[in-house]
Amino acid sequence: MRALIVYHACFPMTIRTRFAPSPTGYLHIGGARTALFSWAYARKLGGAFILRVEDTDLERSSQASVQAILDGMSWLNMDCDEGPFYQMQRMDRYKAVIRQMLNEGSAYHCYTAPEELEAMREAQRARGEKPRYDGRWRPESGKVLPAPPDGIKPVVRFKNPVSGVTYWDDMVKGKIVFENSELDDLIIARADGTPTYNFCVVVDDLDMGITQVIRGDDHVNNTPRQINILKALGAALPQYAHVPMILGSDGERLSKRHGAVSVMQYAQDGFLPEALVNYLVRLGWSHGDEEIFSMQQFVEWFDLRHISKSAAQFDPEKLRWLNQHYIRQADNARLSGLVRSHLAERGVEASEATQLEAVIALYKERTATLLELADEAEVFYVEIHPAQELLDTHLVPEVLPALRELAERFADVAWEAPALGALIKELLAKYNFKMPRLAMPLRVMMVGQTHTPSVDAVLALFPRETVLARMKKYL
RNA sequence: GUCCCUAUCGUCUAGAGGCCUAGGACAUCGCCCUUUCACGGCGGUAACACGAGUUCGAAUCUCGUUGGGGACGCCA
Repeated sequence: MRALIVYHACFPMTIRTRFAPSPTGYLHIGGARTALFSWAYARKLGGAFILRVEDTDLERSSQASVQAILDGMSWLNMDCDEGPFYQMQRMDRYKAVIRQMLNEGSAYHCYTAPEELEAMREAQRARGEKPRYDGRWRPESGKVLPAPPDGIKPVVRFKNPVSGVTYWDDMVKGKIVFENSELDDLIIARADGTPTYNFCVVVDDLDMGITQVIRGDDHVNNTPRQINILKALGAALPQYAHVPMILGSDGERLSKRHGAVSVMQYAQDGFLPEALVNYLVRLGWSHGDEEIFSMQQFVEWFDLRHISKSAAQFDPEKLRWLNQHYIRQADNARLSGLVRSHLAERGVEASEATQLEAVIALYKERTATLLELADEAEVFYVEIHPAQELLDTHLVPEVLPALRELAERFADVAWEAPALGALIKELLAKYNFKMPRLAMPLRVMMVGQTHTPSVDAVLALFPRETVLARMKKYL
């Protein structure tokens, strides 16, 4: 084990954190938030952030998932300093450590068949006990082990201490103590020789010189086991920070298994990455009363101490609010590129005749997502079919003469909002109407809805011919 | 069931014994602005889970109860 210690000493007090997803699906928002915390911790302290892909479960891992995770991280603007490292490529290393532990006696072979284990757990559960391995193949001085059965390939189990306690001072939760008697001898290598999660994590964190293990709450129970393996290896312990889970708005756990939401789904749904990042990190972490902050400010302000200890419910409404904020703040050219591709996905091409950027400049104040912005923009590029009910309500006989006159005058008025507005007001005065009498039918004819920005501004966005054509259909 | 964690408005949170008559944000309600809808402005409703301690003093410390979450795989 001496080699391990020396290796670890190569990374003295430099901060090194990691994100270690398993590629069995998309980047989940819970994982993304944990990664963001881990990333920010390293960035703030000038350390390194490492990406490690935990792909030892061949059944469920896929290259597509690896790519999805990478895509998600890059969309959120998280960069890593080292990696991605793949556990499957480190098999030799794990196997060497297992051999060593077997030789040293900190691990042993266990021949209990899976069915036998299942029966054991069943019986324990029936007795109201915590299901666990009973140590039947664990070597003890003076204990006589049965003869290894023929035809059964053994697994390797870690020889966990049977008495005393294992504890650590968690950087977010404080001191956490486990009785060693609560921990059983976990399997570190399967019958086929491949190492298991808890073991790989330990070897990797050690080899990679991880100084702060920042991970989800659901790993608290793994921590004492990992600490004991580390101790058996004679290694120094990293610090641990367990960040709470994200729950759905119904209070249920938001997880991969429960059809959770992937980070990239938010891109699909018209969210800006800075909005998601802001929302995610503010969920379960705070900096006084601050609600809105950039990635730079986040890194500057971030600290583990202000991560809350309990789970938080995901609130889509607040995310929308933030997204709206960032949309309003975003550059029109950028928004226009984003909206253009959302429109393209629906088969709508944003033609030159109506400048998309101008449409966006007018509408971005009033939409919470890019999809909504695309909805507003779409009517400028496709044939519209106003609901008959709206036409009936607003194109009443009394206003038709005024609208006809307006259409005539539109033919040669200067095509800009102020002039259009002035003209509308002129006719309003002539016919003794209030603004809505003309504004509403115009809105309905132009975009098929009654909720729009100032009507003169909307008219000005269209080419003159389009306005005349759309009016002509009803007058 | 056993173990671990946890508990402030509906939600996210501020709060490290007196600064708390508990602050902010989202949501919600009302008013104002207004060319409809938004935006914006102003204002309102709304919380320390419960019970015992410790202390001159507790949202803050301790214990218990209850609620919530997590873990208990040859998954990660």
